[in-house]
Amino acid sequence: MATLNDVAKKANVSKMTVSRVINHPEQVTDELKELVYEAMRELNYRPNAAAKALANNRTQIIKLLILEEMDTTEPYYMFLLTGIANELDKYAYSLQLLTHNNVQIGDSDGFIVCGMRQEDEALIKSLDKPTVLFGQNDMGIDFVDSNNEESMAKATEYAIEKGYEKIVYIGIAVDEPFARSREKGYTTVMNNHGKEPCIYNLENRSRYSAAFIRENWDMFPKNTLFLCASDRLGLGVIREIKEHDGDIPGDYGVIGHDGVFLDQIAYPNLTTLKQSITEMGAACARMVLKKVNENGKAQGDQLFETELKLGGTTR
Amino acid sequence: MATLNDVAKKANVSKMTVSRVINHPEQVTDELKELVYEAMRELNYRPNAAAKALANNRTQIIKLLILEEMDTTEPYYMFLLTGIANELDKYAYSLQLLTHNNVQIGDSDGFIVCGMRQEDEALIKSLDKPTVLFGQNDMGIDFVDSNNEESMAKATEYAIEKGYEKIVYIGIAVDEPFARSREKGYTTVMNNHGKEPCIYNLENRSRYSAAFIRENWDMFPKNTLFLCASDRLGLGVIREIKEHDGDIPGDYGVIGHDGVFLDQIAYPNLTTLKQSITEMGAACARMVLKKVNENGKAQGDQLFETELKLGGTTR
DNA sequence: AATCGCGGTGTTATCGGTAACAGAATGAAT
DNA sequence: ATTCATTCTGTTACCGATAACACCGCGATT
Repeated sequence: MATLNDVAKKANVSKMTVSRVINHPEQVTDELKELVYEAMRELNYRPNAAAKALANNRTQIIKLLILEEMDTTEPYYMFLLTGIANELDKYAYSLQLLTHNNVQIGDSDGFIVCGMRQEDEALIKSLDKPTVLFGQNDMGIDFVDSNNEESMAKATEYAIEKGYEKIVYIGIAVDEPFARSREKGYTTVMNNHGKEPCIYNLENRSRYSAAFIRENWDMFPKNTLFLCASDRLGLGVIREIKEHDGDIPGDYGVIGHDGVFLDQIAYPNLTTLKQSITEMGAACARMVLKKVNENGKAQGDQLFETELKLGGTTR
Repeated sequence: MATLNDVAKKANVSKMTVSRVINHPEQVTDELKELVYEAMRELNYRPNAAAKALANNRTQIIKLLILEEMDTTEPYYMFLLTGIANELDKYAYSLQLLTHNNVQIGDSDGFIVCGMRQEDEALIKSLDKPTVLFGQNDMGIDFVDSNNEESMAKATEYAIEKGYEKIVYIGIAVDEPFARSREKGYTTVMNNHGKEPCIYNLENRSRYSAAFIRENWDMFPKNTLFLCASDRLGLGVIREIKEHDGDIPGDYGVIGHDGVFLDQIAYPNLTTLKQSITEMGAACARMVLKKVNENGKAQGDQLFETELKLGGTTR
């Protein structure tokens, strides 16, 4: 592998000049820069991350802290991971995964945290490196998330537009900002249209939403749409409507949320609000690296729109 | 952060002795070792991975190459990843993810490759670092996998034991060793019991297995069990049996394979062959690190047993 | 008693980068 | 012409670890 030194010799300059071309190009004349770029190209120079890390007193490592239990977890993490990993790669950064099983928080330049709940606040605050959350929060920590409120508002509008008379919201029974935002998006639009919100919150498992539908089937006349805060809940609803031989999407509509994997497993395919998971992962990575380079300066929030992805569960 | 030097001073020895205690403890007297361990403990010494990497001309990075397309991918990758990551962590190694979108194969000490197909052989062989596959292969590359043949044999035995008369094998239509092994496990046991194997291979998507059942419903009398090479296929089968108001598990049984996530999504929960994904991930990590330390020496294969996890789709 | 061998420890140079400082060249100001 | 400021480039030391070598003291060998 070619080193800085090799490039320097080839370009007839000192190592330092090459280093400057890479890190502070404005301090080098255009003439030399050209020579150096040329030499780098010819030698196919790739910086040595370890050396860079050592010299900068960095680790070139970002740790991803996953606070949820894996098995209760939605399958979107792989997309998040690839988004993060690919972005980090560009800056010669590595990713390290931390899960509940592996709490040992070694050294890193920064953290990305996901699956956070209120009770994890102390843990997060104890991290002594730049940190970015995946998932909205009201603790004032920089985050990346879908625009949950807007997302559900959009879906509610769509359901109304499609002529479903009754629109039932099935939320996730946790007291977290994302859940409140989704509910709020629904409520706001319902109120705007002079319709009565109808909200139930359940644990996020398909068997609970199925059981809920079963036990309350009489409450749901034809022309009802179930707006679910997750595809998982949506799956259970579909399953149980089918048990009652309900007609989807004619008499009953279902809209889920997340748009990763599960919506395609459903039959008919679930209409869902698809999140841009990979892009959000990349955004997390960019944000945490920026924060690292700016000595931990706050970066604010970044919200991504969801896409209403039509399946066979809505008219 | 405490360094080697700090530890050395505290223990009144040279850096080199401390380094030896870590890497070649047999070269140091017990007396000094004690002193050094003591000092390390007191200072909470953690080796600096970057410095180590630089001195050893290593990267302390293992790359994970995922050759499958993410969206067609089973959701078990997260478990694999955590298994790998946690194990690598123990040796101050980082993980880097490579996907189709990010083919740029930078520097690393070794590779773990998964989702490999025959046509990827050239790519694998071109990797110039110790490589381990997740997934059996007959190209002579070291691998870790479930014991696919034994797994299906076990399931077939179980189905017979439970008194299902007809046992239909629904495989994945790819010409890969893992698929052949699974089929072979089924065939062997069927033959041993003097039963006629009955095999169909489909693309690995629930809609195809559902369609298959629909189109051939007449071929499947009561008391039939469908042994599926994946939970995905199993899901489709269940769905379609329910469409025909078939009684699961009374008249029809279904067994899937993989045991990650999907089996729990199914209703009733799918009886499946659960793979020890996390453990296999750790095994991949150990194997590739061993290979790195032994200059690429072949490590052979490592097979893991699956666990027959009973759900509601078998008697 | 002088020499040899050897286990155990310290010294030096090195891995590939970077910051801080030193020094050379240029043009402007006196 | 001399001085000074400015811009650019090179030199040096260092980040934290390790391999290779040098060295020291000891018992065994002659």
